[in-house]
This record gives sequence, C-alpha cells and structure tokens, in this order.
Amino acid sequence: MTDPTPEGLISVRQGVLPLLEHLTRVGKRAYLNDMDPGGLRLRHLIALRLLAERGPQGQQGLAEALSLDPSNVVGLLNELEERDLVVRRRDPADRRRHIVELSPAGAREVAVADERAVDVEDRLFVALTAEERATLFDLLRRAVGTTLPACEFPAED
Amino acid sequence: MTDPTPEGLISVRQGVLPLLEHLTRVGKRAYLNDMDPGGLRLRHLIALRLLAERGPQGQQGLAEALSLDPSNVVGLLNELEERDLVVRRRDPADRRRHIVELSPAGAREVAVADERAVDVEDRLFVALTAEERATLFDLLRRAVGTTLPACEFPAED
DNA sequence: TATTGTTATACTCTATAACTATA
DNA sequence: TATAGTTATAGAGTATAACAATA
Repeated sequence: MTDPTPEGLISVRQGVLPLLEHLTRVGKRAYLNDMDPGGLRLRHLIALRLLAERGPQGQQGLAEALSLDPSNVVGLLNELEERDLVVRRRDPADRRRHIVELSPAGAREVAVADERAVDVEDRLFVALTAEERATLFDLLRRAVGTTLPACEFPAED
Repeated sequence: MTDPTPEGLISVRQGVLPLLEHLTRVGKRAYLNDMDPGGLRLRHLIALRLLAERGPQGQQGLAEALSLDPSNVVGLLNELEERDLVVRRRDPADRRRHIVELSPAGAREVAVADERAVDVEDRLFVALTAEERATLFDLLRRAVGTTLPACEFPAED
C-alpha cells in the first residue's frame, strides 16, 4: 500500500472517542452502584471539587468550567444547595450574579465522595500500573485543557 | 508526612474519572454538531464498527460488548435497521436468537461516520502529539479490555 | 425452567428558547 | 441593549421489570 500514514496511527485516530465513551459510561455506572441510594452523583462531586479547588465562583464561570449550559447548572446547584453543601449569595457589586461557595459540609462531602471515586477508579484501571495511570491522567488533563478557555482542573501537582 | 503514597499519585487516583467524563461529553457534543441533522449518532457508529470488526453477532453478545442492556440494544438496532444499515435474521439453529449483520450500506456508512470522528478527534486532541495519542489509545484500550469479558475493540494493529 | 429478544416505564442528562432582574 | 440567572420543555441516554417465543 502507498498509504502515507503508518497503519497503526490510522486506527488510533479513528478510535479514541468510542473508548472514552465506553470507559466513562462503565465508570459512571460503577460509581452509581457503589454509592448509597440517593447520594451524590458524579456530576455533583465534580462541581463540588471544582468549587473546592477554585474557590467561590459565579454560575457563569462554573458553567464554562464544567462545559455545561448555565441553565443546566441551575438544577445541579439547587440539588447541592438543598443538601446545604453549597451556598448561593448575591454579589453586592453586581446584583445579577450569584456567588457560589462550598459550605463546610460540602467540603466534608467532597472527601467522602472522593473516597468512593478512588475505589471505582482502582477497579476501572486495574489493568494499568500507577505510572500508566499517571500518564493517562496527564494526557487527559492536557486534552481537557484545550477544550476549555480555563480549566486545569485538579492540577495540584 | 509519613504518607506511603507519593503526593502526585494521590491526586491522580482521584481525578481520572472526572476528566474522562468531561472529555467524552465535549467530544460527543462536537461529533453531534459536526454531523448532518438526523444523521448517525456516536452510539450508532460504535455499534456499526463493532459489527464491522467482529462480524455477525447475536444481540446478547452485542449488548455485552457495548456494555449496554439488551433492552436498550433493541432500539439502537431498530434505528439502524430502518436505515438498512444492518440486517436482523433468525438463527436457524436457535430460533430465539437474532443474528445481526452489517449491510453493504452499513459498511459504507461506517467509513463516512469514521471520517467525521477523525475530524472531531483531531480537534479534541490538538494538545497531543501523534505518539501521545497512540499512547492514550493504548492505555484506554487496555483499561476497557478489563471492564468487559471480551472487548479488544478496534484492535487492528 | 432458563434464555433471547421485546415492550413499557421512569429517571437522568442535554440542548434550546423564553423569561426576570439587574446592568 | 446586554448580561446573569432561571424556568420550561423536548429529546436522548440509562436502568428496570414484565412479557412472548423458544429452548
């Protein structure tokens, strides 16, 4: 064949998205099954962690960082606020804005939920060594970084 | 600190799932926006590719490979069959089974949809070199391999 | 009695447009 | 007029149970 691209790379280019989709779905399901019924779902944990890492945020910035539509962030925050894991307060400087802040209970919940996420990931990535998981994390983090204006996520290295 | 685990690895262990979820969601959205309205969604492409790579399958095996509930596979196949991309026929040996097979039109559609997926992935992974994408692909493929009894997916190397 | 595929249903997730209150 | 947040709604994705046909 006179194919200019090495065979291996062609299949690589075509197949990452299906694998991502698969792994995410299986991981979310495992996380859901692990948690107590009615507990926080993955999206809640992600939002709480974002607040923990970046501090108080307007909902607009939160939506952008999560790559969610602002209208969808509303319901997510409602659920977190009902459980007193998060506090919304008006920005005195611009009374249109809501500043969202993690509550002490929210911070505790992040720790609990993180524990569960660790268990799930340990099972999800049994095939990989610690170094490989670190590599995977790094690659994903860099890829995510370009999909958003400003998201370095859990970049606490 | 007497922590037995290096600091770097701790944050790694906690954070892969959120990154996967984020990247998958963004990728699916990009794929959806790219395609002509009413076209095949990502899950259709994944199912067609599976059939292309593994050949005719019972729906049960298909469900397992896709990590979908068999009841959800029904609707997916209905949509593919309506477009004549796939053919269901009774297994003469066991008349309970439906053998699902890719049609010639289905095979052509895989190629078209793959093209679009390539574009999406090129944008999704601009931050990564070809080698890094190959590494990512390999790591994901190995991780997926353990989440399923038998899924080596696009392992055409 | 167990298995394959199917139907029905409820709930979550996502995208979109219209609305309000502030600026 | 534009922006931050909200509401409402429709469609896609997922989990579950019950069912028919066949083994």
